[in-house]
Amino acid sequence: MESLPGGQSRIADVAAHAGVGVATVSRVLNGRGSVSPDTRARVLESIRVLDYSPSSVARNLSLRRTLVIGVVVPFFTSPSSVERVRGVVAALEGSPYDLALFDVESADRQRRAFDLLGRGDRADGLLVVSLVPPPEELARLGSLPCVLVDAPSIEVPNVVVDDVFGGELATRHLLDLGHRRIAFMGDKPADRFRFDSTRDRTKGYEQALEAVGLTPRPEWVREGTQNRHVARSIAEDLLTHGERPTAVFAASDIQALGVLEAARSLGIAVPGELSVVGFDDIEIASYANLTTVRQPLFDSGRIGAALLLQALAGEELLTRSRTLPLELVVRATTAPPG
Amino acid sequence: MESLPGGQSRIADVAAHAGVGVATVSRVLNGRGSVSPDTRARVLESIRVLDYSPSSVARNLSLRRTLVIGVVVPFFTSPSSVERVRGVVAALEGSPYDLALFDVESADRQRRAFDLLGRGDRADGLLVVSLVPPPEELARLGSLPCVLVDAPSIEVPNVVVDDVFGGELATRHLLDLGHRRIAFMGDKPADRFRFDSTRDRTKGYEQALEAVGLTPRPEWVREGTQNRHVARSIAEDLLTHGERPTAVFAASDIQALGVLEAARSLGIAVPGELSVVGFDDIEIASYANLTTVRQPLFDSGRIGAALLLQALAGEELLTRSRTLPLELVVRATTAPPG
DNA sequence: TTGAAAGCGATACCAG
DNA sequence: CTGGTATCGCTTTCAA
Repeated sequence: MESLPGGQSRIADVAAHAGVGVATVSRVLNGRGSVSPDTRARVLESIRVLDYSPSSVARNLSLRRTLVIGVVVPFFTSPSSVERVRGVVAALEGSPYDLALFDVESADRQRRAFDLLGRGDRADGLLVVSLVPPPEELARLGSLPCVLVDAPSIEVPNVVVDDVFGGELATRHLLDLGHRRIAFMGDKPADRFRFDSTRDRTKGYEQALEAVGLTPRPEWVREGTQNRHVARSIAEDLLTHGERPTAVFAASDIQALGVLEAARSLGIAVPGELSVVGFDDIEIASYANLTTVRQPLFDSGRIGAALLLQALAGEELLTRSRTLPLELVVRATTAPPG
Repeated sequence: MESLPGGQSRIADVAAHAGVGVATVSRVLNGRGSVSPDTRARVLESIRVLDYSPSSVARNLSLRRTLVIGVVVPFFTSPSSVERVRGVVAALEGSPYDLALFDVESADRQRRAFDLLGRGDRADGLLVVSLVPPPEELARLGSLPCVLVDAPSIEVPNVVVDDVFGGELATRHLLDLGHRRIAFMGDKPADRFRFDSTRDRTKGYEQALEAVGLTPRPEWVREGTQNRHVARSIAEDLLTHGERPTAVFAASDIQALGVLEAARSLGIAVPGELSVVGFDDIEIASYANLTTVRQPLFDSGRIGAALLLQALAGEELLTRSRTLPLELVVRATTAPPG
């Protein structure tokens, strides 16, 4: 017998042991075709005895599928991506699919990931998080099912939030409190293909201001990165040069924390002298008592993965684009202007 | 020609197109064996024309390897696991290996993951993070190369820190500042197989106290979970019942944040009336100005992955266990007792 | 209900 | 140098 310690047993071993053909073993394994109860029992017994379990690689080659879902994500960037991936993991639980993680910090890594995955035999489906794949990469994907999480698209199914609305939500909250000198801190125009949610949030900010007859002041619209320290130094500049705003709306919680740090270091009281609103509602936000616009990070991943599973199951996706709700969470960093 | 849109081209297509045998194509593909410059050029041209790229599944079956590394990690638990995974991702960059992520919140999920991976044909190697696989699961792994990150073992290569020393480091810092009433907040005895770093940190805490002739007081040694809110309520209890400690050493930054929250809500000044030390030095720690014991989270993943790659390359691992350094980072949450 | 045999798409040995 | 062919382990016709 080949199946002694060291050598995994193969389907042929089981067949031999049970005195049947491999086809029969395959049938009981997959529940397809019919097998007499008697034979089935014998096969199952052999499987047990030989401690057999099928090779997924061989099965994949034969079935032409991999049973893995590729997740492409700028992993390092932010806590919010991680939270989204968590949602994906949760959705995949119970499905037969494994998750292969592709981090794509650089445009180069991104190209490589799409190269690899595009071939369609590393993964059966693709989940792209917070990234807008350029058309040519999308094209290379061929018929590989793909869903975008936190990135819009007219061709590819996606799950998003209404960032314009989110920007309005935050800004209106500050306006309602009586603020009129409201600054905005967003990201730089996205590096290559990262999804640029900032632009829409800026638009929401501007619309809200204009709705009450205010004109956005360029010197109060700043661009940083999703990095607390960068945000902090930009905020320090913002708060010490020119007329000081009474409130800041930051395009992410991370940046909002940077603003809070800046205020702290400058001895500016929050929310007494300065109100701050963030975006995302990541875990730390509640620790910092940050007023913020909550978006369903975990759910975005969960729903994206569910859509992909649906597509993988051959179902037609009725909803090409799913928009998740936003919600203002008022905590302790906003108050009427001093 | 078969290679028109829709059908991927196979090695046989390339061979036919170039007028050579498949073996030759395989040779130029893998750089093994020798091929005349002329033939090589023709083959490469055909590859280009047909936009061919090899099927990794087929290759895997043939080579009997998957080119994926399985990472088993209690992903949801804490930011520190995430940071470790980041290190792994970084180390895998440039290697031919992909990363398959297996989250194992429940013991059930864990069993499933080891079942799947143990077969040895979902992954070529295993990285287990912050988990001590029970012996029987380890046994099932057979000859699958495996490295433990943040978990000790005498059988399996692993990368760890000296938690006892870490506990001492934190506690000695408080003692040096003049504190004598020092409390400790750790985790519950680990659920099933999660690695229990708390126990060692507690030991370090106790040793440091005893070294200066103090006896640890049971009512000042509390157990919570890696959850800020739980830690907070435990801390509130700790700080309002019985004699109040002048300092708290928490077994993780997350828990330290919970303690800070509790102090804040009780109107206890930090570090004026209460000093707090954490453990890990996760990103938020610097925001909160938390004094903490820094451990190389990212590097633990990076080094663990490097060890695994080494093993995968057939090199003998000289160091079975690699201990990473700890460092006290003094920030603003510790001061001499009021 | 069952078994033999033809793929799936590579790699690598063995001749030539 | 190069081509034919067995092999990897499973699924799935096609006959019996």
